[in-house]
This record gives sequence, C-alpha cells and structure tokens, in this order.
Amino acid sequence: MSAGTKDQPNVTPEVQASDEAPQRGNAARVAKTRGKIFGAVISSLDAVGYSECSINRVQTLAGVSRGALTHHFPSKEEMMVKTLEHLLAPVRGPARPGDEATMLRHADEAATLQEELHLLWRRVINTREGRALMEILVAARTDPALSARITPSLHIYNDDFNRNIANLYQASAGHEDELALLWSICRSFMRGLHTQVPYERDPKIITKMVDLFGRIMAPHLSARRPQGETDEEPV
Amino acid sequence: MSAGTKDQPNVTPEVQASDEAPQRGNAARVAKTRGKIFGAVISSLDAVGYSECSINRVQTLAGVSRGALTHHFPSKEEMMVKTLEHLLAPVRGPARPGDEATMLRHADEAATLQEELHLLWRRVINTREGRALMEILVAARTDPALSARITPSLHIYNDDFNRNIANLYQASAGHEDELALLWSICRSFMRGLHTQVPYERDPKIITKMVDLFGRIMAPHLSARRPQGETDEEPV
DNA sequence: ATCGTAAAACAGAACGTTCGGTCTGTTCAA
DNA sequence: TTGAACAGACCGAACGTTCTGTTTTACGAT
Repeated sequence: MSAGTKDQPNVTPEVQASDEAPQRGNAARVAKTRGKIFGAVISSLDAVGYSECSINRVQTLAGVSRGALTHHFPSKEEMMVKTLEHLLAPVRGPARPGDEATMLRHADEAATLQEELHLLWRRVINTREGRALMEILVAARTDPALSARITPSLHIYNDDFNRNIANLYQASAGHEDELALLWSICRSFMRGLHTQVPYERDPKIITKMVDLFGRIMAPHLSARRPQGETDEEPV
Repeated sequence: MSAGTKDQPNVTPEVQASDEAPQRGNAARVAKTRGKIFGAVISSLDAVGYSECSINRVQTLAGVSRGALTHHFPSKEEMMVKTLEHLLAPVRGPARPGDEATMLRHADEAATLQEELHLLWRRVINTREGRALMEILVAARTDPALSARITPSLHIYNDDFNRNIANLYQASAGHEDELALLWSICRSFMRGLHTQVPYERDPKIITKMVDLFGRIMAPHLSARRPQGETDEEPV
C-alpha cells in the first residue's frame, strides 16, 4: 500500500544490533530480517491499523517467510511489543556518546518553542512511526496482555524523556516543578491531533493549531541556554 | 464485561425516534432494540476496542438475535456509522427548544475555565461514550470506507460545536477569530489524554495536567456573561 | 370491530474467508 | 555437526455476510 515499500524498505537495517546480543547467530542476517519486519509492521500499522496488521500482511510486506517471522516473534503480541520498543528507542536518548541525541534536540534549528513544536509534529509525531506508535497505544488500552507488556517500557521511556528535557528546557520561574507536566501536555495535545488530521477539511487548520498552541505554551516553557551542552559535544 | 449492562442498559431508549422516519414500523420497539444495540456497541468499544467489537459480541451483550442486529444494521460499518451519529447527537445541541443544551454548558456549575475543563473531561471525554468515540475515530483513520461515511457527520458536528461555543465563550480581546481554534486545541489535548490514562502510574497526574492546561488556557478563553442565554430559556 | 395481508421486525443456521498459532522440514553459519 | 535462521504447510476458531424461516405490527377492507 505504501509507496515503494519493496524498493526502499525505509527501515534502518544493520543498525539494530542494540537488542539482546545474539551470541551465536548471524548478527547481520538477524538485524536485516528484523529490520525488514519492523519496517513492515510500522508501515502496516500506519496504513491499515492494528487489527489489520496481520501476520500474513507483515510477512508479505516484509518479504520474509512465515517461519522467519515466527522465529523472531513467536506471537503477534511479541511482535508488537518489540516494535514498540524499536519505536521508542531513538527518542529515549543517544545510544552511545556521540550519537545524535533525543529527537527533542532541534534547538539548533528552532529558535522559538513554536518552531520546536512544529518540528516535533512534522518529524516525530506526524510520521509513519508516530502513527504506528499511536496505533499500538490505542490497541493496548483494551488489550490487558499487551498493556501489561508495554507499560514498563513506556515508564522507562517516560523517565528518560523527562530526564532529557530537564537538560534542554525549563519551566517559567516559580513553577520549576511543572516542566514534566508541561511537556506531557504538549505530547497529549499532539497525540490528540492524530485523531483530527484525517477529518479536517482544511489542512492548514492543523498548522494553525500547532502554532497557536506553541504561542500559548511559550510563556511557560523555554529552552535552556546552551550550557549543559558543552560537556558532551566532541563532534 | 461492564457492570450491569443487562440491568441498566444505560442507553436512552424511546428517545431515538429522530432517525429516518419508519413510516410503517413499530417506533417504540425499534427504539428499544436499537437502544440495546447502541449500548452494547458502546460498551464493547470501550471495553475491548474496535476490532474486538464483533457482531457476535454485540449480539450477545445486547441480548438480541443475529437477525435483529442484521436487520437494523446490515453491516458492521453501518453499525459503527450509526453508533457514531448516536454518540455525536447529544453534543450537537438541543434537539428541540427546551431540551438541555450542548454538553458544554456547565457554566452554572463551573466558575472557571479549569473547572469547566475538569467537568468536560469527567463527564464527556473520559466516559464510556467518549472512549467509544475515540475508538471509532482511530479505526476510521485506516478504514477509507468508514472514514468516508463518518466524515460528513463529523463536519456537521464540528460546525454545530463551533456555533454553540460562540454563544458561550469568547477569545481574549484582539483574537476573537481564534475561538474555534482554541477549543479545537482543548479537544485535541483531551483526546490525547485518552492514550495516556492507561499507562500513567499516578492517576493524579491526569488531574494535574487538566488543571495546569486549564490554567494556561484561561487567559485566552473565557465564558461569556450570561447574556445570550435569556432569549431561550423558558424552563 | 375485526379480519386479512403485506411489510417490518426478529430469529437462527450456514457460508467462505482469514485469523493467529503450531508443526515438520530445510538451509546456513560457526 | 550442532543449533540458529528460515521455509511453508496445516489447524481450529472466529470473523462478517448471506440466507431462509417465523413472529409481530400497522392498516385498509369488510
């Protein structure tokens, strides 16, 4: 369904070796296969939603056999849990020192909070990955087993997220303890936007909403002066 | 699954006669059956989500036969479309003059915008009906046929919504044209909250978020003095 | 007033399809 | 040569739809 899923898998292969280390197996082959599967799951979630993201569809889209899929992910639940963790990984922070930091750090391109939120919307939330994540979150709400599996990951992600923003942003004076809350509000707003985009007559409305929201939030949330940055930027 | 779905159907029976007029049929019986079905659909959507809201489940939960269900809703898509319209109806405004107005009108109980938003969250968004609506919206995003069916209803609902808030609220001076945008932001934020509630360790966080959000929005959005009220309140 | 009849409302069996999970083989790398 | 990686057939269950029958209601003719 998506454009050119076969030609440009759109997944980051050969870079996934951060998972449980396969002591014996062929690491490169595993990473490639899992990468293809992750890409297919994400594309399917974005294109047809959680319930239609079937084993058969993923298998076909990824171009792998049923056996390969089953070997890596014994159940659909396992497939979704691992896909979620795959989606959360790049936002949690730099895997190794020197890697690009959290997706929040657009400070070099965005001067104002409004611009920052626009970038967040365009590059993180309103993407295939962002919509796929949304599908998993919504599905897990009514799936106790899935919910139980992903909740710990989400808590860890949330803690990492809050730790990262503490270095990059600050709340207005007198409300320093509200920083995490403020960013939770931003994220909630943008997740909610997901359910408005498909039904909005004028796409510009979405941009206007992000813009106005940024203007409203700006007095309460500002970027830190580049200061906690110097200690770790050899590149 | 839900508590006492059989004892207190929790649907508004005998009040649904607003649909395409059944020239011949038995209006009361139809309303009762459709009411039971709507209640079962809403409960199922809330409890198990869109994909698990199967015909079999609804049929059993509603206590009606397969034939009755099929008769009223020839397809699952039709069932969902009609359920959505059923969910949207009470928010669109008073069906007849004298009926209770839109769900937005808590002005008599809520003094501040914060209290108003809390009530909106507790009584409209974070309810079985609110979560059911969310499930349909999310499902329709990846279901073109369903999306095409519900989009007109959503547009009408949106227009009615904006018309209603224009009588009840006003944007801050100098930004009168932003009223609809401001409320869209509020709704987006609260819809996004749906995807955070199940995974939040401390439920109080949600309350705090609604509270802080209300505090941030308050300078931009205020209730109109009771003035456009007198022309239509004989009760 | 009541009876006949057509249509709506309801009941439930049966359909083919697709689902996720399981199973037995085969290939590849160490 | 061993075990991980992969391949593909197979299973019972559940899905949404379609179908034929039965009951109930409305209403004009008698």
